[in-house]
Amino acid sequence: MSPRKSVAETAATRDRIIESALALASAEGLEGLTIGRLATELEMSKAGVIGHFGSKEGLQLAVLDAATERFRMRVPARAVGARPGTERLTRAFHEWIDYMSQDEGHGGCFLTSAAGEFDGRPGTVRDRVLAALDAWSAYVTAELTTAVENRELPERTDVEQLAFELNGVALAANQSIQLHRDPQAPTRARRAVARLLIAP
Amino acid sequence: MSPRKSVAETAATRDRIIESALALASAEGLEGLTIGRLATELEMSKAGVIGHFGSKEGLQLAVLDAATERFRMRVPARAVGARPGTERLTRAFHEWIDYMSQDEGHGGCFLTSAAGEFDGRPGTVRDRVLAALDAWSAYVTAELTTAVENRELPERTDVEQLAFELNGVALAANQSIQLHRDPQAPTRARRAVARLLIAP
DNA sequence: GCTAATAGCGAACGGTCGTTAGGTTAAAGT
DNA sequence: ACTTTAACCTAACGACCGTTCGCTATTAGC
Repeated sequence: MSPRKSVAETAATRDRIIESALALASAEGLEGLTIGRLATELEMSKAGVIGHFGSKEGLQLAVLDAATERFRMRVPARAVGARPGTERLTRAFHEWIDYMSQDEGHGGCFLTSAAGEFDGRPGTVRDRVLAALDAWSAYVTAELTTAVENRELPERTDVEQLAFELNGVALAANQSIQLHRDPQAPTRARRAVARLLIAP
Repeated sequence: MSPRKSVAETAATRDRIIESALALASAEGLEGLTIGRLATELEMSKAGVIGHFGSKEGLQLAVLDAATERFRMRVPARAVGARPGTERLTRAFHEWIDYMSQDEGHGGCFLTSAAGEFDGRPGTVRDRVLAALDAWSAYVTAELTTAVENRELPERTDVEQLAFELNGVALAANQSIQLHRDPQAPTRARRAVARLLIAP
């Protein structure tokens, strides 16, 4: 029917699969993602889809990596222009909140949802989710430490505690957006971040 | 093989199924819960299991209701002894944190995980999850309002905002416990609650 | 004691799952 | 021009899914 693809187009097919898979997994979860439905949506055979990833787990990992990369490009990468410390962190969280708010096919943060889905299922997928979250957590902690050093936050600040609470704000925003569809969620989240990062 | 059960024992069987299902669904999610595995674990036939609920969705709803009831008995019911306002709320959140921490077969809060699982899947299950969360949210808001009336919190307090942030603390605790297995999570969560509920 | 109701079983149903084997076709390498 | 590689296909695999259909055995009501 359609002509064969060149090697250059092959990577494009892979990307096309991942994009579709990302959308599907956003709605149904990473485990609910199904090769058959993916193939139907892409008008390909199941074998043609899975051939690019070897197995379903390979597909899940590829989707996860794509989502992680997307998060990185969307959140911390957009905050590099801001001054290190509370300013950069505030910017990063605002970007994250905006990212969760926009409805580009899905709603909420893919990584956050995947974390909730695989928290009780040992395996490679869970490990990869954890690694992504740890990287983000390290980023937040580092910026908070810088903020303390710059006297933007009190010297006695418990950095780990503050990171914990900031994470809570993001989780609350994610739930408010995805489950409750509350249009005020972004405003609330931004206000909460400000309360945490602006010394009283 | 085994003798038939009386009507009184019938309800016991139902409870036994739900208990097993609750454990299974805690590990695999409400959708990952499977009639076949449930039957194997209970040493029953699939038909014998599903007969009590009519369909898988019926089973999911029953499990959800059981989890909701368990939450109610475990969290707000244990806080009735405390004085309305910040005291009762603090007690309730401490109970919730303890509830999430204990490893009675699972870890974390079942309702919270179910909320994350069904946030993007319209249907009866999602509606029931939302109703349970709304009831809890109303409880928190009511106690916060009482606290403001009692001058335990500043008059200008944004009650909805505070409820949002408290919810975030609980979500962070749930993630820290289930995903990261951080033993410090309960301490962090209690400290965060105190920072929010004790006026500066 | 007889009848009706019901808990639970065994077996099968049509579907879908993830995966594999083999074939076809186009491009790449030589 | 011939061979190799690789993308993608069709077809089938065994396993499991949720659900349904009788059937048996027990209990409850009369």
